[in-house]
Amino acid sequence: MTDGGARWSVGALAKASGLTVRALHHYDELGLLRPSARTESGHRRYTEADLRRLYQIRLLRELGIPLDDIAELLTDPTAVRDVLARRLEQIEDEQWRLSLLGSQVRNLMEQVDGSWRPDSGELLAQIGRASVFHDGLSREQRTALAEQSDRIGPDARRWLDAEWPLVLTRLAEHCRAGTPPEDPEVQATARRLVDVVAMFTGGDQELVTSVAGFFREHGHGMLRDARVGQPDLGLGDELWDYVSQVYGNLAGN
Amino acid sequence: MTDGGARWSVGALAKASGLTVRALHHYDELGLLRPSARTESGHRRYTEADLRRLYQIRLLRELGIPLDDIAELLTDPTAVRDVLARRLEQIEDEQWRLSLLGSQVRNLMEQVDGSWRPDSGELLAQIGRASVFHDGLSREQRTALAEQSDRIGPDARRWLDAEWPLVLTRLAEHCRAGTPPEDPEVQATARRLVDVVAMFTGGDQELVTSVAGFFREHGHGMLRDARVGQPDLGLGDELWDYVSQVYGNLAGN
DNA sequence: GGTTGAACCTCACGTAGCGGGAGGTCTTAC
DNA sequence: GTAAGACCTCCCGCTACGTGAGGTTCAACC
Repeated sequence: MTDGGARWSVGALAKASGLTVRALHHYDELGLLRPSARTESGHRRYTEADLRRLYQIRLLRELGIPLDDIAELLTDPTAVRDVLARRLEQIEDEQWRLSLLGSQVRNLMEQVDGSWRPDSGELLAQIGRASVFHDGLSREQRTALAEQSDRIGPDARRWLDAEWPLVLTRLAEHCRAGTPPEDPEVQATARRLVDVVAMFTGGDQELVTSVAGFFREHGHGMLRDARVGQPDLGLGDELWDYVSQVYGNLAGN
Repeated sequence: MTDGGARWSVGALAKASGLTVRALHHYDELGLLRPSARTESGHRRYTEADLRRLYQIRLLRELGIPLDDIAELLTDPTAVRDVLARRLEQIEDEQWRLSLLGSQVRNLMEQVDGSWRPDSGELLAQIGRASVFHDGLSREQRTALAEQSDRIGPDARRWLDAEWPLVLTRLAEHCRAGTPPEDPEVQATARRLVDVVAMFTGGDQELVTSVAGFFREHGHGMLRDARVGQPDLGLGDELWDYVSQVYGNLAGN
């Protein structure tokens, strides 16, 4: 008995554990679960200790813990708590992400169902363009946006998605053309922008700041002027300053 | 203007969309978003129509829809609803899975915190061995098991995880040894099994049937006798029949 | 018109956890 | 003795890109 009682074949172990033979091969390659012995011809022979270890692995795998972490955890059992705690945090993150995703998908379905003009392609493009902003936001801010989106309902969403690029494009054009900020047309457009922002953020001032900041940094080329050979005006600092001035003028009235 | 106004570079498009240049290369390879033109030297040039398409892609990607489906969906816009509906279903599945996972992890942490004997390694092995059964169950049944597990609390869980293999092993030994089903020792062991099953399933008869069925089909080698060179007794049909007889005797008393 | 730094190009490998198949050997039961 | 199963070792495939490596090309500045 120099093999330490290594008497289980891969197939048997696979059946006992509910895993596949291929998975056991994989664990062997990784060094996560090496059979305690091999027959002369190379067949794997596992012991009961191996089986025990496999049950541990299997459990942790089911909980979604990566194999690397499992390996680590099995050599240092005091780490179990930490790994589990980390995993729990991850799970909660995922849950949050999914619930947000769910409401987004539901909203989108609603939009698609209710609209024939603009067609669904245009609709997707509009919403997609808007969704670029979400990139820079925190969990809470995203949640806030989603709630606001729920609050205003599908019709307002549709209006909003179509309205903001128009408004911003018009302002960008005025900026490029050098129209002075106190021009009445510009002022009227700015008021439209105020409406858009209010509708979008629900009046949350922090949110306004965040979105605006993101716009300023990443909005380059978001509208129509990042084309090759054109100066990159887009929504960069120039437009930003321009809008700031227009706003100053609005407030002054 | 034979290029149809193809004037955006990859970099500009990347910035406008919030994606990376590499992602755009990837979409190009896949044929999901081909630049409408190339310069003589091979640089990609995109049109505004391309940008529009990119916004659509980006949105759908954010919702977790695979690129293949997006490609399909963009050639046939009537499929949008279906794809979204499928995705929503998926999301709900995931949510269910995650909430189950969360409670499992929480339970496990509780166990680990509260137990020093048996050590956490042994604990994991025990729970892992038990978790093999979950494989054959439906969503509802898993939920039911999880609820029952919550209900009985950590101490009972610990007892249960240690108890069932002992009981079943003992019954398997008697089965192999040919002890008659009406033997008092066997009967006593069977009563322990009844307790275990009741505690595990909470008395849900359908659940009992399901778990038992799974046991019968996949329990081979689950205990100690699938070793190479030994007859595969384990929890196969013989043990099954034996236990049935024992139960019959129990009921008869 | 030359130079330089940014942007661009095309490979091509890496990721996590196996699935699945090819092509060959071993074992075991009849 | 032989045939079926179980086993072996490669090795490619999957998702959606990230991350270089090694080499053009572009746009601007002197």
